[in-house]
Amino acid sequence: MEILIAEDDEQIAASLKKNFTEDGNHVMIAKDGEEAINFTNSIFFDVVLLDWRMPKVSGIEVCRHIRGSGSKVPIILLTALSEIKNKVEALNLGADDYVTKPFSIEELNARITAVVRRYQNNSNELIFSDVSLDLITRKAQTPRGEINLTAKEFDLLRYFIIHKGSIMSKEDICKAVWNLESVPSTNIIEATVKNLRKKLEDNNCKSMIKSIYGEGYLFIVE
Amino acid sequence: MEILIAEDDEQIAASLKKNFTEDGNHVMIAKDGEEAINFTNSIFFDVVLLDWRMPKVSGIEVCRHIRGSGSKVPIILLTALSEIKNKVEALNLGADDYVTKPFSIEELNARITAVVRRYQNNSNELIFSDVSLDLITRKAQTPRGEINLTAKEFDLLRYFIIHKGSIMSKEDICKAVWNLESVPSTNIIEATVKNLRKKLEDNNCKSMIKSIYGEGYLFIVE
DNA sequence: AACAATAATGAAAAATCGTTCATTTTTATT
DNA sequence: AATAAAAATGAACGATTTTTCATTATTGTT
Repeated sequence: MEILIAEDDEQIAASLKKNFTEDGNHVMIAKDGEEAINFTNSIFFDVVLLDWRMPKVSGIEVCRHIRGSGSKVPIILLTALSEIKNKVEALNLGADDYVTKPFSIEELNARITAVVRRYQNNSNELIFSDVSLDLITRKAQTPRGEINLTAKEFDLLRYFIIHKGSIMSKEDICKAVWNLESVPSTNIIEATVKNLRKKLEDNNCKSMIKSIYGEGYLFIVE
Repeated sequence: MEILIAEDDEQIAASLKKNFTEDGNHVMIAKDGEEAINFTNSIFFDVVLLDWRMPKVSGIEVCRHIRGSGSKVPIILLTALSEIKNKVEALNLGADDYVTKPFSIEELNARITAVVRRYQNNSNELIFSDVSLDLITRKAQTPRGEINLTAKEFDLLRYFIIHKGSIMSKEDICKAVWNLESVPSTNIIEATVKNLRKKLEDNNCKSMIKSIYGEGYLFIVE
């Protein structure tokens, strides 16, 4: 997990960084609000911790900036301010949570876990290997460009990604993607798999759709 | 907004109910955890407030039950317990937030607003009037049944709902829905609006698409 | 009221998609 | 190796969607 800590108190920042890196996370420190804005403008983070009071630009202003840019990255404000109106202001400006200093590291960890979990559970994106599906706009994207999929091909690829790593029977696929109770005598699945394979191959994707004789398909990357 | 308050202290419950109904919300009270579970099993709520300590079933158990059933309804735990491990437990079990008693009504309101706003911003559903769009399966549903929309019609209706209440120019619509930089000489927007209007009318929906002469369209319900 | 611009309408042409069909290839079993 | 079943393949057919086109209706201005 990529964590941004915007905190001018070097001791607090270092302590937090130590804690998070011990858990296998990658941490960047911004020493003031301006630097935090610069980082969030160009670097991806899983969560952003903002100290309310900082030089140059306050944490709440950074929060306003992040939300104004359209980003939904989870934001937690760290604050010594205990007045209700500050808390209300933070939440109204789009912060996901705030923690009052002094705080325990366990509580902060739990709140980070909670906001990140919520964010991920509601993602409208599916990613497998280097293929990314936007579930709303129904676009499939790779670093090499967009894969132009029909509605049925998109549905099939989505089903494959969701069930990656386990064998999908043709009955299951037919029910889920075609909404049919049984497999028709014509080979609609094979024809659509063929079309999908062709489009993935034309985009130079790795081979991911494996036929399992007599059982169905396995979606896996070699 | 539909609010469920699970609280055995009748005074607290009544006070909260009074506050929320003054803001135009609809409130149901469950006097214990068992009743709360029954309600959430059969009634839709926008947010659920759970007192941690309650007869029969505790608030944390209700939370476990709700999350176990797959529901993502926002949950806030109300607790007199101030130990960190309780807070951590609540967040880990899927509560969206917790508030320590005694709390101010302003803070509670702000937290409710924040969790509900987050939930709605990440919802894969758009609702306007009695029309509901599932953004993943791309189905449009009303109490009278499903509206059978083509891909382009769905995209147009989605755009209308997102921009409801303000005038959408044909240039904006063309760019957003057709991904064209300028409006073509043929009347593709008018033709698609016609088809969409027909389908909404066939479903007995209220008239929602208003033409604004020389400007574009306004999506509003009369 | 006259006129021009804009929007709505319905039919059909063009484009696209999904399925069917026939054949070839592959897999598994004996 | 022979056989049968399953899967892949490519072309074309049928279905659906989108756009075009021509006309009618509506709106706004003078």
